[in-house]
Amino acid sequence: MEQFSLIQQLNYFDSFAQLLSAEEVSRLESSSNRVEYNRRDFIVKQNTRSSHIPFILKGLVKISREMRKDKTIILRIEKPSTFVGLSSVFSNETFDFSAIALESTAVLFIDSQVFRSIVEQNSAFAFEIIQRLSRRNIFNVGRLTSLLYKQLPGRVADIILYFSEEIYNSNTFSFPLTRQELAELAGTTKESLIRTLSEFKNDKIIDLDKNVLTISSQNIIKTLSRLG
Amino acid sequence: MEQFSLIQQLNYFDSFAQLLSAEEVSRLESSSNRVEYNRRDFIVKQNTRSSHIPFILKGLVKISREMRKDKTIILRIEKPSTFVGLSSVFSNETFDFSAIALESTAVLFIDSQVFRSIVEQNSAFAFEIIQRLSRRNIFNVGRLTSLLYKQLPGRVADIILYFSEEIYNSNTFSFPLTRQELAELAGTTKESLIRTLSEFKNDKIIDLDKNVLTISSQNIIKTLSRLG
DNA sequence: AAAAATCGATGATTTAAATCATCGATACAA
DNA sequence: TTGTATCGATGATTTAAATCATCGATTTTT
Repeated sequence: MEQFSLIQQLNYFDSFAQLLSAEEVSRLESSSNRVEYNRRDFIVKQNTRSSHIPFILKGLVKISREMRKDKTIILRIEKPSTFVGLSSVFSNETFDFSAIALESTAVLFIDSQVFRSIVEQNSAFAFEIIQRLSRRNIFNVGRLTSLLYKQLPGRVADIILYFSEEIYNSNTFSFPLTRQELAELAGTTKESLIRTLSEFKNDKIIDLDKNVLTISSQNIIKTLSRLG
Repeated sequence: MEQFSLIQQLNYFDSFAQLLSAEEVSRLESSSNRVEYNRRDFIVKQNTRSSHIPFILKGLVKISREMRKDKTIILRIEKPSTFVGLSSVFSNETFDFSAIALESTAVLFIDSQVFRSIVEQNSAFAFEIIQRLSRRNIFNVGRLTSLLYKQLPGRVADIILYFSEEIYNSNTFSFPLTRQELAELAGTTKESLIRTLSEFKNDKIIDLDKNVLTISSQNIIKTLSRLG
């Protein structure tokens, strides 16, 4: 495995390394370890102890909750430069979600206690964490309340826009998820998700070939998303 | 209006005042104002600027989102000693919810910039805020995902347990909400909510007279909540 | 004090989406 | 390499809950 110093890794992906002192960096460094994952590997398993907090260095990760046997909700897709499960580390002792690699992914696991102690003594870093927690919370509430009141076409339009605008910044992209997983992201069933995508395709709102989707009418997609 | 010093108010309701220095307390004090509300008064209106952050001193407050004309979701009920809208203050410029008094309520409005600057310089206080944000985030995700996958009886059982265990700590309590509002909390319609409560009553799971509810079978309510 | 709006309640009807069933094509495991 | 499971897709059927309608009782507004 390649060797990177922690500060190199952090600098490469992030701006917050400069919030940390050399002493803090070395404490983080000596309590962290880098792990590589392949598609479908579990990075975090729901209900395990949050003794380490994952920081995504590279790759794409789905965050999901198994509500019961045969009922999973995908909360969001995480990109590099994110701490996964900040809330859990600061309030629970366990992770209330699973994190699963969607592609070749590198993760830095940071000891929770060391992480917390640095947050506790470094208020600039704490402020950065507060902002991340706040944005995440607003995203979660926004997305989940949308799932609650919108009906299917609006929810499917939402996930198309999510990948287009927030994950890939492109009108054409390849879904990193199966239809089953897309359904779990849109809060519906595989069959309903497939049907809705087919309707969008028939109506020439999108073009879809296997996993490659192209938005043909941004306008209509946005309207569907807005009207719910 | 009664006069309290800020530190008196904070000490009375909370433990975190001791995290603040005398200088910080006086800065907070000189940038805050206390306001009293009656039932149904707006404390915060959705989409207004988050220039001040409300801290509940007394009373009960519903936090709701108007998703569109005729579709409102009640996110939670807040009790004294809570900051309302922390996430908004640290990431948005506006509140993405409304806060409405459910009873006679007192609120301390703290200037957001002063509040942020104290968080930025006082890491112990920042840590307290992080923990509050984390707990709130976990609560939000837990509740909203429950609404997403449980069906009606489970969701109604949930709100009964919410009032019983988290708001009133009693098996008997009086709903501070109308049936319409209970529906908005359970993610359903007024009619469906009323029907479900009636069924619970017929099945002797609860006793209900006007707004006064008594849980007759904690067991069944918990089972309904668990199985969804 | 009268009028209008909301509230709680119940019954009838509609509807969106889940479930069930099937099937060929991949992908995965024994 | 052969069996087993998951995947994508489509059609038929069921169902939970929304919508619509009505109504008497309260509340709120004028």
